[in-house]
Amino acid sequence: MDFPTTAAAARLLQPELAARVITQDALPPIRVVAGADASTLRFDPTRTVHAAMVALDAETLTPLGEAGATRAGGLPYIPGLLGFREVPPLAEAFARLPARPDLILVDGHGLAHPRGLGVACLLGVTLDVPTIGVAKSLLVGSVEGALADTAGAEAPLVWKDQVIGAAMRTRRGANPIYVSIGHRISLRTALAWVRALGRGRRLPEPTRLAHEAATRVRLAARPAAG
DNA sequence: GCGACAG
DNA sequence: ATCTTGTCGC
Repeated sequence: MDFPTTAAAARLLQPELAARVITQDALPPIRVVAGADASTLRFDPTRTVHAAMVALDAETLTPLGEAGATRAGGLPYIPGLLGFREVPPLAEAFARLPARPDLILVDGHGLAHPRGLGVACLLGVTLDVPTIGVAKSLLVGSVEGALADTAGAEAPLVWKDQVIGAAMRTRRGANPIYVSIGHRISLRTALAWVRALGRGRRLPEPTRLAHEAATRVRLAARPAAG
């Protein structure tokens, strides 16, 4: 798939891409999971994005390998269009990954997006791989009811009378993370996997490691300025 | 028109 | 997203 070069083109493409998202379980046995994230410079006129994916054993969470990719000249950060900025380099990193993941946890939202096409959805339909969106803050919607300050607590994330995801407190005393469907998975199954891939820290292991890997990719690409 | 706004 | 030491709390 070729990606749009302008924000206007990206917006025009969103409806048909969103229509391709599969919101039910259509996954293989999960043996290898991966985390996906990107790192950028705070102010960067060249709009360079450093992406990384880390593969790990789904059961032991042992890292199996990682890959990175850097791309300049894409879209700037625009709320709602994040996927079009990060997926191109992420797809490149995916192609270089030494192990093929059966499921990918993406840093950012999936279906919890104004047009149902968060970065996790776009990566999923692009690669045709099951994905889950794991975000650290809200883009749209609000948490229904109270979220207990207990590890494991969950509450529905609702927007326009629709459940678009869930807030999950992965650690007592920490802000929740927001889980939503990316592609080829149900919300229930997604929540079960995020829980299973946690290590007592706020972020699940795949996403946490991917964040560190993406930072390393950025520093390695540009040691002087970052 | 105004405010909100993943990373 | 990134810039950063010390500090508060379990």
